[in-house]
Order: sequence, then structure tokens, then C-alpha cells
Amino acid sequence: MTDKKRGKEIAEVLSNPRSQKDELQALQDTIYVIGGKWRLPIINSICNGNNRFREIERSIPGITTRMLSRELKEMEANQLIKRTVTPTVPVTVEYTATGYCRTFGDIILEMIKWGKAHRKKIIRSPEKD
Amino acid sequence: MTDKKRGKEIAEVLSNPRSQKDELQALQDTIYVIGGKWRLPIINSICNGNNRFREIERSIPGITTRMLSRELKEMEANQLIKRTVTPTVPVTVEYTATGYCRTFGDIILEMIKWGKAHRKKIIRSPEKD
DNA sequence: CATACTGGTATACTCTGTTATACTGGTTAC
DNA sequence: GTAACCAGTATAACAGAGTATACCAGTATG
Repeated sequence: MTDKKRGKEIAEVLSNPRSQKDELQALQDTIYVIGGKWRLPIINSICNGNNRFREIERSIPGITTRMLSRELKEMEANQLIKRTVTPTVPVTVEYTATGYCRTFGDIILEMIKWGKAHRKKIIRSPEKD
Repeated sequence: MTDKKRGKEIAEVLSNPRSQKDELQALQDTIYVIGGKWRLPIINSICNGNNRFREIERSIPGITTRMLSRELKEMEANQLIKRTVTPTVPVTVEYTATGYCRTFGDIILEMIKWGKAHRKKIIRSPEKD
């Protein structure tokens, strides 16, 4: 190993403490769980009181029944939401957020905050160079 | 229009105030900007002091040069980062975060926080049913 | 001479998230 | 009897995010 390389590695260890690797891991874990175009909007919708399938669907313009169905299924498997069927005629299906799901609240809030500021910024200076 | 449908629409307007649509829009805007597997890790890395191409690459295990190159280019176009070339021999290229980029700080922080809690939860109860 | 560093590009491929469209089975309304 | 609601499923196709691998020009190390 060259002195240069050795020096670089030492520098890396010093400037790259363990916490940085842990934080990257945590960040990537989160991205993995809430990744995709629809997860957070769905969670947000359910937390806002939309509990029925078609209700959620209508509350998120652009989503297809297929995507909603798939995401709900996966989120149920991951204990993010609970699916309750009431045997009325016809059957009533309700989706509710679990406590685990609500832990995303702060992230969603921050993202909404960012999105609003971002939109304002775009309006004020559409093409700043 | 049926009374039932009319009633439903009124209920929807009442329970679905304008702010909910705005918030969904803001959320989706944000998802669009920071979407994908690599954006936030790259921003995080640069903000943590990794400014050279290979430095960033090494700090994010698993990323390919192609993805990093593509993302950096797009992020530069979107004024998220600044690319500075110094004509040393060989040339030195430095990427730095713009102030705009740093506005993601809170989101990243929340996501790291969530990821750490999530991992702890997994360790404590790997398969809770 | 071979290897490894710098900052990337080129080519080809996979994979899966996402879309589009149609359909099911039962109920209620017109 | 036809249209619309509910809660979805089925099938096919697409687009682009992401991967794998090799390569370029130049410099330095051994």
C-alpha cells in the first residue's frame, strides 16, 4: 500500500465516523419503506379520514385501482394499515392507519412544508439562472 | 343526479377542504423532486463533506458511476448542486450543495430519525403478528 | 510494463413500477 | 334493462430507473 493511499484511508476514517455510515443506512431504509410514487400519498389520505377504497382512490387523482390495490395489500402485509371487512350488503371495507404508520407523520409534514415553499419559489422565480 | 350522489358530493366538499388538495399537491411535488433511490443519499453525502466524484461514490456503497453521474448532472441542472472544475493536473472537480439543496435538511433528518427507530423496532420484534 | 488513481462516458441489459383497459359479481337507482 | 355504485382482479404493455461491464485520457506508483 502506498503512503498516499494509506494517508487517504486514515483521513477517511477520521472524517467518516461510524455515525455517517449508520445515518446513510437509516436513510436508505426509510427510502426503501416509503419509496415509490404512491405510498406517502396513500398514507396521508388514510390519515386524513379517507378509509374506503373508492374514497382513497378519488382523493388521489391519477392513481389507478391496480396501483392502489397493490400498495394497500403490501402496506397491510407490512402492518402499516389494517383492513377491516364488515359483512354488510354489499360488504364494507375499511382501511385504517396503524400506530406504526402514523410514525411517518413528521416526514410527511416536512415534505408538505417543503413542497409548499418550493411551489412559492417557483412562482417567484421561474427561471433563475 | 341522485340525492345520494349529491349528498355524497356535499359531504366530500365539507370533509375535503381545499387545504387537503394543496397538501397532496405539495407532497407529490416533493416526492417528484427527491424521488428515486439515490437523490437523498447523494445530497446527504455532499452535505457531509464529500465533494469529489469518487469520494461521493465511495460514500454510497452500491451506487454505480453511471447513476451517480446522471443524478449529479440532473441535480446541477436543477440548481441543487454546483459543479466546480479546477484546472489542476489532472483536473479537480468539486460538487457543493447550494442553499436550495440544504432546504432538504429537515426532511433528511426526519428520515434518518425514522430509519433508526425502525431498525431498533425490527431488532426488538422481528415478526410481530 | 502492469496497476491504480482521477472523472467520468458508452453500450446493453434487466427489472419493476406504472399505465391502460377491460372485466367480475352483487346491489341499488331510474 | 341499463346505468352506476362497491371492491377489487386480469392481462398486457410501456417507460424509465437501475445494473453490469467495459472503456477513455491522463498521471503516478511499483
